[in-house]
Amino acid sequence: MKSEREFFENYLIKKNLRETPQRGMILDAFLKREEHITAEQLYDIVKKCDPSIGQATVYRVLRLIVESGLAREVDFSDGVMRYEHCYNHPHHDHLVCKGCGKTVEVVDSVIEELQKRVAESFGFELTDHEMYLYGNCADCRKKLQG
Amino acid sequence: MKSEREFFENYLIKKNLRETPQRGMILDAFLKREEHITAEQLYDIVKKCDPSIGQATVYRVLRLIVESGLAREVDFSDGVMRYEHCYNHPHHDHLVCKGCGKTVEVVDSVIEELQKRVAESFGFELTDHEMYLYGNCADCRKKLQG
DNA sequence: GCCATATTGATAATGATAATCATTAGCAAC
DNA sequence: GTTGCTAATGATTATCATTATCAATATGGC
Repeated sequence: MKSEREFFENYLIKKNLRETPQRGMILDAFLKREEHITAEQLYDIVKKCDPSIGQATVYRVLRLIVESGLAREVDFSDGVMRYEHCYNHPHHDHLVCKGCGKTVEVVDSVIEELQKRVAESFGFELTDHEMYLYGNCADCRKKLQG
Repeated sequence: MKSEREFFENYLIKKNLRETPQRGMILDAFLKREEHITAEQLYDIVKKCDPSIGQATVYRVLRLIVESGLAREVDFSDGVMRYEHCYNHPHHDHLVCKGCGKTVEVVDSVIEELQKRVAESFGFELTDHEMYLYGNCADCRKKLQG
């Protein structure tokens, strides 16, 4: 927790940006939350501490957090961007239940390796990827049958 | 080409929908195009044949084409939905060059199998997936170095 | 404390797509 | 071929997440 804050402060200094109470507050709220969060959800949380905060600021700070490397954007194709932790939180992909929206973080090193090889076989240097697995979780399947 | 039209007409009949010149025209324009296309691009093409066509109709027919199974949506995360052929065009994923935007269709049956297994290991039944590999193509890398 | 400059909050703008609604067109039964 | 029912169209407006604008304010080095 401490180190994330320092990390962010270092980023601000490096970019000649200023430390402000809003930035601190938004960062804290983001760090406290372990799961994905949307800009709106974060706005709602932060408003409770400081009702005068503007949602544009939340969007702006969220972008800073991403640029600093503390967060990453996740897009489940439902029209809203979500943000998840990046710091000490290694890369992973997502398994999403189409029924209840539950998500599970997954990694498969073999898949990762194959992705790199596939890209290379077409002369590409892989820099990044997105993988979303959509399906129905055990609970939802049970409900549908029962 | 013939069979795609029949396929679409069958879909319309099955759903009690009507065959209209606009639907025919938009479908034709979509089928003629081999690569991905956006709603806006399709609108521009179709407008040349019939300037009175509305862009809402393009969006509507595009949705019908997807529902019929002739097209599938592709989202390269740039804020615009693209549509690609589905008919006699088996599932594949995409390799996208971050430099020039060039895309390559890729499939790797081992990855596909592993995706299914990963999902199952969390109790999910995989119905669908999205995978986008982002990188730099050989040409773009050469340009950057030269 | 002062000043240059970054930041804020409110609000309007944007851009893709969806909804609305009056008008028009397809088609089955007569 | 007319009628009548219903679906489809085009124009327009709405929506919704995210950005840009801009005047007012706060920050941090001097």
